[in-house]
Amino acid sequence: MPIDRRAFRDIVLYGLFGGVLIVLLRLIEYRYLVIAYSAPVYGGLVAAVFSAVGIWLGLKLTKTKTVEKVVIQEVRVPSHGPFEVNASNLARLGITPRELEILALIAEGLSTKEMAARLFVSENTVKTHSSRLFDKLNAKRRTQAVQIAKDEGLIP
Amino acid sequence: MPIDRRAFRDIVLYGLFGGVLIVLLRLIEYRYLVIAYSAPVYGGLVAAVFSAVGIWLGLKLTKTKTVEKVVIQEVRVPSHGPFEVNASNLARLGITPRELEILALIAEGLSTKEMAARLFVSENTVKTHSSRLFDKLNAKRRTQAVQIAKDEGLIP
DNA sequence: CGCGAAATCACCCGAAAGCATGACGCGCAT
DNA sequence: ATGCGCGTCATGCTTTCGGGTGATTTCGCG
Repeated sequence: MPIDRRAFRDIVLYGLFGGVLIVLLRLIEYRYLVIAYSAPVYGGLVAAVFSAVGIWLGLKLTKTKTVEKVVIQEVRVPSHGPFEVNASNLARLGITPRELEILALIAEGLSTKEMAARLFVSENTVKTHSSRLFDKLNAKRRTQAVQIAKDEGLIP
Repeated sequence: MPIDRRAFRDIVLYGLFGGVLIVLLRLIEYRYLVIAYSAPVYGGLVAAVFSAVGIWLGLKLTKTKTVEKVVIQEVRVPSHGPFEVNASNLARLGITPRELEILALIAEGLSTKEMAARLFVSENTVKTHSSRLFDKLNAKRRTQAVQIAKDEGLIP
């Protein structure tokens, strides 16, 4: 729980304010109202004032923290949108860039022929890529590969 | 910003402690150390003590709030999980409950044979269901059906 | 009661997908 | 320069998918 500059400033001001207040009360007591009121009354007064300031300080600190938290939340939500492949899982499974490309196209619902056309390669090439992909993902079907890849964070 | 019972108790204790401290200082000053030290020194002492307590109070309140916030964040993430089918899209496409079931199994990567085994029906039945499903989803392949169904909010 | 929607099952057939295997070229690091 | 990873392509073969068509049963609704 780090104390930032603003909180520090508030605390210093709080202390100075308290000192000034005490001095003020002393002066008043000594010069104009000697023996007029008992010490406990002054003590209670000072305590009340400080309690008020303490509450204010506490709330202020709390409010500041809350704002920071909210900001963090706001930042987090959009970070959920843009998708990023899980590079570590990708490396762990030994999936090559081309295979990942095939995987994405499979997830989009394209057929072997369509993928071949889009990537300007032969259907056989697409087939070998997907075969190796299934091996690495330990999948037996396209649909299963998609499901597993989703779990592994390889596709959105 | 509600103040709970514990915070209220802390504040009261804080006030009482302040009062006692002030009274104590007064007594010391009046009885044993009269004029020994100037008023500002006592003021500073009291201010310092109260500052410390104020900081403690503030941090305590802050800590409580922080915990609440963290809990809220933790709760939010899993709240993204519970999935609900888009009933309107389901009705619009005229997809029957059984077909939706098949759709879910397809998305899980099961083969026709596996689906038949799990649902205790013949493979042919699964095939007819999926055929009708593809018609309604305007899909030509399982993978495409999954992709479309995801867009329509029929599956997570 | 009859009608229609939903679910079930069957058979056939062509297309697509998947498996196994081998091969070639390219770049990169040992 | 030799081996290795990657991408590319091919051939043959088996399995799975998907389309088409038809049939039966069950159930609710008018």
